[in-house]
Amino acid sequence: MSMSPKQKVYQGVLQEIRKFIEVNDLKPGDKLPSERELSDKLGAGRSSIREALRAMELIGIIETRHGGGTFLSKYRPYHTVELLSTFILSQTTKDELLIVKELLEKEAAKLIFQQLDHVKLEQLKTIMNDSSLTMKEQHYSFFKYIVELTDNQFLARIWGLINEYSKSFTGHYSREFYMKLIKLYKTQNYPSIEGLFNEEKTY
Amino acid sequence: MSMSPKQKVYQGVLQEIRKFIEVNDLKPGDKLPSERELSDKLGAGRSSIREALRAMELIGIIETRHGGGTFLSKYRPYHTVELLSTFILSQTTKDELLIVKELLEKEAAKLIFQQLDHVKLEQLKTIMNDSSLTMKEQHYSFFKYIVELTDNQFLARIWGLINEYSKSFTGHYSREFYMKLIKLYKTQNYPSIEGLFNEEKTY
DNA sequence: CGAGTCAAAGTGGTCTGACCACTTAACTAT
DNA sequence: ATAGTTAAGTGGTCAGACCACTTTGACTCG
Repeated sequence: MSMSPKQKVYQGVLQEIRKFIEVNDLKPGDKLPSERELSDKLGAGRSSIREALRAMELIGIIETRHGGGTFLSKYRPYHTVELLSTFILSQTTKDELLIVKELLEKEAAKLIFQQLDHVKLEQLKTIMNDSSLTMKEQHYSFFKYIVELTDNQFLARIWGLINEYSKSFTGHYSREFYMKLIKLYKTQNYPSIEGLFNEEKTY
Repeated sequence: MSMSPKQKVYQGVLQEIRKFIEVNDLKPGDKLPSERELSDKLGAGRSSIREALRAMELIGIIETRHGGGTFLSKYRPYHTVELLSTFILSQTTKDELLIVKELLEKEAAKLIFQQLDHVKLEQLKTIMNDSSLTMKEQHYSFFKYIVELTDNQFLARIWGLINEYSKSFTGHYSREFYMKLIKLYKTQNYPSIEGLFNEEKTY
């Protein structure tokens, strides 16, 4: 008649640690009790404590320093994305990957539309006029700049991971494409951006 | 003579398991070796094996059955991420996650445009007519179906992970939105999909 | 012969205790 | 006071022991 589901110990520990952080109002940089102390206070084995801490570390809530202790850290969800990526990137086809990469670039290009000013547009032009770069490198630099401008670390991390993995088979658009995009930015023609991407083929 | 940096054991185990999955071409549903066997073959303590498995479980790669074994899983909504991501998530991070989530949903909706047939459209309608679901749940089911139809593992996984993170604060569109989208599918009106998403607000 | 029963083996879940590696802080010697 | 050394604290890892649960297969019993 135990209505309580067979919850694992480490999940209970997770709850307790969370409560501890809230009660003591710990902020990033603050230190958590040691594993042994937690084990003692929470009445759980140290291995269970560690499983809970490991989960928190992977999610990016805490940071452990060997010999130092465990500390609250600034929240970075993309840690989990990285872990996930190591498993699925290798079993993902090139086509699937490139589809996601291109849609991220397209959406990033649209996200930054409103904040673009003269200086930033010039920066984009400069990249495309840098004859020391190959087309591939220009493409990378061009969109790296755009993705960073979105000020969305999460999006940037995913795009970066895909890039690292697909470095060998990733392509680029036609030279005119980039110039057209800059022109659309200049003329404040937001609706046409979508079409520009859709009509473009990668090389 | 591996000059490899002080990498933790469980991280090496993760690599090995990943390789094992690749070499043996394991698919969702297949069974992984037991913890003791892995400990033996990889020359690592069982606790380290467990830390690696726990990490994989956290991101939904595997599923463990007490007394049964460890299995590769397809989609394994796991509550740990949700549990931990709710109380320390900054508004900035929440916003970033939602932006990426929504753009993935939009692009997924466009990717499946060509392959939609009567049966699939009916399925989408059925979801929206299921009055036993809340709007939030309808939204989730609606786009879960769409994302799966893209047949893009990578996209599906990322979307699934973001969902775990944002489950507590994610929203939905207006009821008319979903019906309008279905109508656009029916009338083969691809160009208007983009606009439909852009004009919509989340609740 | 077939179906149901049940004991044994296998597997994940957890705890304990022991080392090791590294960091920090206190202490000493100069 | 400063630098160097030492001891204590802490995370990292391993081994072994139980426990709880599932699966398997041999063994009944009909």
